[in-house]
Amino acid sequence: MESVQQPHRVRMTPGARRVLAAAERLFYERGIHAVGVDLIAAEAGVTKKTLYDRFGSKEQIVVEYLAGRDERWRERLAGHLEAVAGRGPDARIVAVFEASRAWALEYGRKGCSMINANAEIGDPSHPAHPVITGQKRWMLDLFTGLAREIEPAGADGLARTLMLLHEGALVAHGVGVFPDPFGQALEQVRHLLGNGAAATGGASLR
Amino acid sequence: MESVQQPHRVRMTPGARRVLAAAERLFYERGIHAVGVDLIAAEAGVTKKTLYDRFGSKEQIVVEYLAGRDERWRERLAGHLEAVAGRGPDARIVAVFEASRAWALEYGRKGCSMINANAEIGDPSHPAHPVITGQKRWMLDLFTGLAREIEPAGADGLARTLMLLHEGALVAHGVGVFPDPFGQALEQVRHLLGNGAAATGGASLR
DNA sequence: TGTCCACTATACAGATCTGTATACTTCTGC
DNA sequence: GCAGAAGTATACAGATCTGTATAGTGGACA
Repeated sequence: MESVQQPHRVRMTPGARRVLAAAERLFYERGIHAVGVDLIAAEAGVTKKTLYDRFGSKEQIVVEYLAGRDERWRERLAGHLEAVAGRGPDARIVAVFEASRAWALEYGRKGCSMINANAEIGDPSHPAHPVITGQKRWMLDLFTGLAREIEPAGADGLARTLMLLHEGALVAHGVGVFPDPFGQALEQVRHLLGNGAAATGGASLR
Repeated sequence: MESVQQPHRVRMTPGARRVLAAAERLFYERGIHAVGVDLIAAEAGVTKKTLYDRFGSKEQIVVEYLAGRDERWRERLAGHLEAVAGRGPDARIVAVFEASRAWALEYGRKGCSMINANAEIGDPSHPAHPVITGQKRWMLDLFTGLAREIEPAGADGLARTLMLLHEGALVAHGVGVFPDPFGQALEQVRHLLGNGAAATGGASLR
């Protein structure tokens, strides 16, 4: 479950760093297809030659964009989890949602970059596809591990419910249909955990 | 079944119908930006002149694509709700999720067209933007109306939780991180309703 | 017979896209 | 002093994009 931090496929020179920073901002704000390499190079204050010398293709910039954002998210999440170290799995599950809420307020005006990229990249053979599915799988595994500490029997079911609430809050935030969806998710999560943990794997209720 | 059928901004000649059918399939399967008007015209067996004579712009085709899909979804949903007519709000809420599950299995291999389009469009001044937000607002209003029949006090909170589970299942289905997310959502919804309805709007819990 | 109407066929304008080529500069380390 | 790495500047190839222009076809209907 430790992320295997594979080395960057890209030499991160100062120019490359500026390219990636510009690409992250532009891709997230306007979408991947809507942003061309000329614009990225111009915003980064770099020539296209430098851009292609470092990254080789636009696809690779997309991969680095998503992988980098995922990495920053995991670091951020780790900080929130450290803050409740020693406390039980309930507190850590709540901490995940609180981390997402803080992240969404700070970085997430346009929703989840992974969900958005998944919508733009129909083709599963795109090199960014594993980054996207890997990130979502990682989140599900995280929830599953925490759920197992609460009730090993129904852990998968609880984890999937948490995943639904989390993804739902991400997309609701992106569409903006009602305010503070993570607040709503948190309320529901606290309620589920307080009740002795929601629908388990089996055929529901007492 | 009678949806309010506001007049199309487009004369739906046989050629226009084929254009829209091809656009719906291609936009959903490959994404909006990834599909050009030349391809749409070719797949529809129509010249570009016909396409532009009918729709005027690609943007307008996108609007018709989303509005048409929304209309079909509402008709489908109406059918599922009629099947439980006379029964209580609980049964109708469950019926909504069952309708989404059936829809996703049939039309939804790539997730929710509204969520995907919202990810691709970025710009809120795009004419398709109101179609997207309108559809999500309509779903939230639907849940709110049903929730009000269960408990007027906490209706907004219950509706938002249902919305989170529903959007979460849509996006989980699109990413494919675990199988049958609507089944999981249904389980959780039945549990919430069976328990006397979950976290209410206010600062309810213990 | 004549007039719409939907449509075909084809060509092209003009912009933008990803990616490459050539030649030169600037800085660093040995 | 000099090699190599990183970058600038500029031009261009080749494809694809949205959208338009011109000319003609075939059927319905009065």
